[in-house]
Amino acid sequence: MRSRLVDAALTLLQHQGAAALTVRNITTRAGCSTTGIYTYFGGKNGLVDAIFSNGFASFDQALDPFLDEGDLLGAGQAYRRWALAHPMQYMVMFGRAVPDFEPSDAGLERALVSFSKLAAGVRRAGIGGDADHRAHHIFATVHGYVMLEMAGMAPPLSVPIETLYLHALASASEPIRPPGQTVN
Amino acid sequence: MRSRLVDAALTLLQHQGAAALTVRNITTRAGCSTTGIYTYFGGKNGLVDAIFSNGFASFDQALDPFLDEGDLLGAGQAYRRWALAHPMQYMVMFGRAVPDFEPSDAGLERALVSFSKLAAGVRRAGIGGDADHRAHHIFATVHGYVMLEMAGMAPPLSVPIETLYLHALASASEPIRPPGQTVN
DNA sequence: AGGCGGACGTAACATTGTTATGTGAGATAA
DNA sequence: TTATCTCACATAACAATGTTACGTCCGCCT
Repeated sequence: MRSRLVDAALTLLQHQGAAALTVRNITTRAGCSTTGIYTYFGGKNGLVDAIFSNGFASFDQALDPFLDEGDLLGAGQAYRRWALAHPMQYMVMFGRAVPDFEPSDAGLERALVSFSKLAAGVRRAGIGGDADHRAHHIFATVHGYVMLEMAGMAPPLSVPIETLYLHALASASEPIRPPGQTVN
Repeated sequence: MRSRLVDAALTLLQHQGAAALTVRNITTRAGCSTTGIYTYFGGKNGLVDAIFSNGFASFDQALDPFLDEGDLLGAGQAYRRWALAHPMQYMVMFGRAVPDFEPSDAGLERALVSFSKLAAGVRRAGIGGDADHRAHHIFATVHGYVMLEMAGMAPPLSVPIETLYLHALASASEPIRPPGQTVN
């Protein structure tokens, strides 16, 4: 039953958006009454929190193969691919798409796990410099690009966004070279 | 009266967050009945849309002095400063902080004006390469950094975020140098 | 003076998340 | 076997939300 509720919420989220994610919609689709959400998740927040943690798990599953080998470019592409394939879930995780939802402490810890995996991947890539700083930079860049693309804020460009994304990714994950500091 | 409603909504947003932005709260604070929002803005969406456009105007006002001189570093710092000074408004503009709010076509056009000003600044900076691509890259980077910082997702760092932000900003706005492609 | 249109308030409406209350089935102990 | 207890579940209600129908009154134009 617990999984039926999560599944119903996920399909509802993916097909009809966050606005359709109401307690009544979810429960009727799952085949139970509104109280089901409260007995199993303690409320709507709990269910969304499950989706939140779930998202990071699926996320890691997509990125781990690349990060385990220190392949930052591959990981970055997998990041974008996952986000574009699960836009609603991505917005729940990073964009506060569900009104009044705040991730629990457990959910936030789960998110930190994903970040530390990225930092470990950066360390494994042997790029030099502070791995945490680099991970932060890569994350910010990638997140910024994906967010803008998902928001439809891509300006008129003569080149597919994917190309720009790859350039930015390459710049952000290039090894340090002491004197010359150039980009692009 | 129109401005009284906007002011009430803005102070409410800044002091109590987006959750307190209810029609009844706004109107009682502005000293009128709930219908006031409908006669002047056609609904809550209209009011939030006014805040949205308002935000981009204030935003431009902060960045224009720098962009007019092609000072990308100054503009980037002004960007972050404005965002940290108006976090709630920034989230309304870029983060879908208000439930069920979608910017109108006019609002989106207003946002595009801000972006084209950025592109013009990049062109004025004489950095080389495609100005639109560069503007997109700078915007994505800056937005990613600010978003992460506002979400409290800054990992434990040995250096103040501001320093990292400046490095990223410098990398993103450096002029092209043909052969060697390095970063940091 | 006579309308007349628009700003405004009151009260209601549908929909949201949440909770109080009841019910019934399955397990447990005497 | 029977009494009791616990837990999952439904029904119905609750407060709060955005929105709208309706009535009223003030100011302007002919």
